[in-house]
Amino acid sequence: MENIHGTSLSSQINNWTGIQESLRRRLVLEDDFKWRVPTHEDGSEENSIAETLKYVGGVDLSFLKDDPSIACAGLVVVDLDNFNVVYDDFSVVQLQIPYIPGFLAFREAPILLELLEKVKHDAPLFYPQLLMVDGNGLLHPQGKGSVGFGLACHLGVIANLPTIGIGKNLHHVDGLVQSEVRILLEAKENCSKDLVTLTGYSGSTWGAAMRSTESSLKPIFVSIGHRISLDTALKAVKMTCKYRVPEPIRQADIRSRDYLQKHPWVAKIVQMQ
DNA sequence: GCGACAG
DNA sequence: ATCTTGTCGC
Repeated sequence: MENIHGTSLSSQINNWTGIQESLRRRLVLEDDFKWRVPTHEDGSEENSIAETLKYVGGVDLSFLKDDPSIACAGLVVVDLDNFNVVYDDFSVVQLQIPYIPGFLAFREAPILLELLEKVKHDAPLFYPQLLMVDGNGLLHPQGKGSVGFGLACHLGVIANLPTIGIGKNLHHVDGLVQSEVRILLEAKENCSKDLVTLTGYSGSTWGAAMRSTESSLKPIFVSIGHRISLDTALKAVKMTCKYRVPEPIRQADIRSRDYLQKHPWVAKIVQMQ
């Protein structure tokens, strides 16, 4: 089966795999930023000269129920001091590439990068210090016995921004199975634990399953995107979880869905072109 | 061959 | 991703 460019899907996937491998060489798996994660004692005494993490971004896409190729991409920036959304922006587009497990980035990263470039230009003071992405980072299939390179890694590298991947479901990789992970988290001997490190059959660490609030039984799946360590990523995620899903991503989800509902004509126009 | 497969 | 109502509880 050939598409309009005369390219078969399988050769397209070959190209994408090559791009993932080449972008992967630029991936940084350690903390690489000048800010630090605030601690609980910070409120009273803020003597430190060091910059602290304040603006955390979140991105998500919502889709039109009638036409799943039409999407609203949303970017929000949350101020950690008060959890207020200090910036949001949306873009309605027709996606040209289908969802193929393992290649989500080629579908969603371009429009998310546009939103990041726009805030950098229009409101640089709100450009996020850290970005949370709905979708995985290292927790992603990418052969050769190494960990993967999901949307959060992809976007982090092309935007040169620290990113964390947040999955609401486990992408089964390296022998990791969602049902077994949940059993570990729910086991009596682990009832006090809210974290399970996702170490696969190969011995690689892909990320962590986290019960992000007291009341949420179902975990979220956290993995490194770019320029951050797993330890730091887990602290940042925990800190932003008022509900199960970290607030920046939750707000991007709610507001992008809301935008589509309140501006149906925008979707119509995009659909016509 | 069969099932699984982020969003 | 999306289709979908109410319901039980803090």
